[in-house]
Amino acid sequence: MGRQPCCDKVGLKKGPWTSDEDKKLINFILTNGQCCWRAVPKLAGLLRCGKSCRLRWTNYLRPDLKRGLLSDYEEKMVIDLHSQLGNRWSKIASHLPGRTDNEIKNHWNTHIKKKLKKMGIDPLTHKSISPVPAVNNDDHHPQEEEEKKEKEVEEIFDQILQIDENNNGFCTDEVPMIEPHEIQVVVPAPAPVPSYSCSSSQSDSSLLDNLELPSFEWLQGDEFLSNYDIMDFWDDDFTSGLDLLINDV
DNA sequence: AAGATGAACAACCGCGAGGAC
DNA sequence: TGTCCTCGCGGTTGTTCATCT
Repeated sequence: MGRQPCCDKVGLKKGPWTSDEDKKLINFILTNGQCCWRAVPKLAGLLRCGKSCRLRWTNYLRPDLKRGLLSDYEEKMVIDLHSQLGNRWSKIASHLPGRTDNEIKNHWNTHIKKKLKKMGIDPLTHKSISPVPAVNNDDHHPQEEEEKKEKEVEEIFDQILQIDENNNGFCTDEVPMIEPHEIQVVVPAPAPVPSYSCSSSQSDSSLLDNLELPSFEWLQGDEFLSNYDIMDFWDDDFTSGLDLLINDV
């Protein structure tokens, strides 16, 4: 027996979401919370598959999403985390509040990859691409070389940030960024809440703990609704639209 | 001004993991 | 224990917009 499709595709809409569809989805989730995604489209009156709804919500409609390009700090975090975790975008994203795995993945593919290549770094291995001079086997000290390379890469990361600061090359300042003090991460009551922090493997979590990265948590149900008005990640147009929507609810 | 090209990002697809039965 | 279902992840594609010729 083959795998069943995630949804019955007959009659389902694909492609870009309309504002009306967005409203329906937001309306439903604000009212009912995040439940079984498969049932969401039916209950919300959407001609989409549940998967599409989940993606739209997590990647675009979530109230705590940041907008705009990644800041220098975020970019460096992505590079650092990628060097440790590889293409595990969701894990990387879990340490960048307000950023989605999709957003980070896109940013990596369109910005960071190019930037690293330009700097002579292999984006896959985070090692220098520049040809390594022939080494006499007798004098070969792999560990030292490894450390040396890591140091080089670290220096190059700093150079990248320097370039950005000098506005010479790729610039993340062209779009107004949300400053750290503007970010409101609502911390729920002490009750245990599912956390987005990394928990996949021992090595991963201990490694990330060492980085002392901020973790990020979601509100649930009523807590989520009651805190909606203090989240200021959305732009004015969208939040004003949302106000109308909430009033409707 | 119009078409070509490339960049950026939203959305889709297929697969695997994990839980329920 | 095996099967089915749901969810989430990562890779890929499609669409839109900006820039260039």
